[in-house]
Amino acid sequence: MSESSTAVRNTRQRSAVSALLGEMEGFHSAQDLHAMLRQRGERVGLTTVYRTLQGLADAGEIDVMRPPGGEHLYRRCSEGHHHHLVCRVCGRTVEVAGPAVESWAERVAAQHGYADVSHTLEIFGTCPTCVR
Amino acid sequence: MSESSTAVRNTRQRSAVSALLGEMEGFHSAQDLHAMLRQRGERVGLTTVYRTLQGLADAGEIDVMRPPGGEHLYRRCSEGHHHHLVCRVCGRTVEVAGPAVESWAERVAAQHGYADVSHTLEIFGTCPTCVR
DNA sequence: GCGTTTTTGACAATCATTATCGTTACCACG
DNA sequence: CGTGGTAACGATAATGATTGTCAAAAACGC
Repeated sequence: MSESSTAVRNTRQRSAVSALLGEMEGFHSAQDLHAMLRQRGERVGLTTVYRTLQGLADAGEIDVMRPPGGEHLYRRCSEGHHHHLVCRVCGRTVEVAGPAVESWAERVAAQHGYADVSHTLEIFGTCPTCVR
Repeated sequence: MSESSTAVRNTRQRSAVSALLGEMEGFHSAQDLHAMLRQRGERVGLTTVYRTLQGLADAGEIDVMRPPGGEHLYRRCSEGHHHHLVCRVCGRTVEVAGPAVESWAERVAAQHGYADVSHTLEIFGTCPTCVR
């Protein structure tokens, strides 16, 4: 144990999860994704799906949303930082970018001496269709 | 049933929770608050604490934060809409107002035709003390 | 191939929150 | 000042997503 080799290994399961996310539109829960993988015949454990999603989220490759309902939703997202505008009725989601918000958050945090800043922002509303 | 009697009754328990929140600084979980009430000798059920907090939150009288840890935290907040800058190490919290963000969110939502807009925003960072 | 180390995965455990439902107590009205 | 209807309470059980466990399997460097 001389070196702390943080060797991340390439496994079939990891590829499967990653590939699935690449094909999916919209947000899905870990359990959803797990069910889809099984339907495809991929043999992946639920535990592994959770672990993989966490890893991808930490690496910034996927997006996590935590709706008030309580279930975590994952989605492969476009590169860079952005936020979501979610319909509270049908769940339709729009990706929105807010450079102004980013810099505002940075500035506010800096004013209070906070470092290493991140933030989460979700906008909820009723979409045109559901508004009728 | 001529009237929609949304009669909210005044109960000892509701007052107790409300009063406790009035004296507390910072965020506390429902279970925390419940434990404190018991220490004071107030006899309030955990279920009731949850219900009361939900009610107060719906009424906008208290503030709910959902940290990644998963536990909901409640706090009596100043009137009006605001957000929080939270130290991810020690939990120290600063209330921040962002009128620009409010209007930005409204505008973005309107552009996509979304109505009845609300949003959640939390800023995380490491506070000056913990940065050291 | 071989050994080492990560990763997997079935299952159990955790734990905050919610549902249940009989009981209690608030409050308007007479 | 009673009383009836109804909202609120509260002990307990249920829920359900997520995390821990640990033996077995798979990757990768050599």
